[in-house]
Amino acid sequence: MTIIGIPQGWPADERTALAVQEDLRGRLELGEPGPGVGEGNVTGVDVAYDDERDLVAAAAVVLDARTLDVVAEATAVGRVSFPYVPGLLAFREVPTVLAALGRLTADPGLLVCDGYGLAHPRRFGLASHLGVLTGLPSIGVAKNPFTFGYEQPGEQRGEFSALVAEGETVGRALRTRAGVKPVFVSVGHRVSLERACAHTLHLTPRYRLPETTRRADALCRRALGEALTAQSG
DNA sequence: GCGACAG
DNA sequence: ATCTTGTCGC
Repeated sequence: MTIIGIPQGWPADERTALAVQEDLRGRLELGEPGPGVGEGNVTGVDVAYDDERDLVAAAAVVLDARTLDVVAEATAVGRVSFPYVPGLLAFREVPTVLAALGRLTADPGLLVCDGYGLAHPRRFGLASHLGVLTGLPSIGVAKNPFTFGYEQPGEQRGEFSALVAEGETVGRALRTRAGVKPVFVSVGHRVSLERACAHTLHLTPRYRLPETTRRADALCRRALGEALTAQSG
């Protein structure tokens, strides 16, 4: 197994990361509708950590958007490239995720990330970074509301409310299962919020979280486990 | 000023 | 994210 290194020039401190983030944000494309629901491929990405051994495993799982069948999958294991700092999560996950995406043999299509896009202190979260860096349309589907405010959406699947920050709508609290805690959807790159939510509903025929992130989550945990076994025990 | 804060 | 048993339910 190969453990990928941290890329040359990758930010090592908060100040540099903030500057890089601001630069990437200048390349963000908003307002485009993005691919239609059920069209082409849709790819879930996620990572798992072992802080003890300073390892991070990433997984990318490509699904046929129409059938939700797995079309391709890839993993990568790397060194943790940045400490966890709220607002700078992307700098911790991006290098290894890009390595996994690079190993895919199928067109990723739309990227579905475990975290935020526009719903971010500086309106540029993990999904935005991955979208801009790959050029792919991307959305963020998070499990928690972070620091944002929202009204409880209606109890039925498909109902939603605005995620608000500084009086501005940055995403939606979307109910994917009746009576279950909503997920928090925001735009990453080249996809409208309306369509991001439609994709999310299409990807949640059975569970609260999208099939993409469920599959990527399971795969990156498995990859991390295998990496630890391979390392020693 | 201090704490909380996606994963 | 991760530390973690049993348990309820499909």
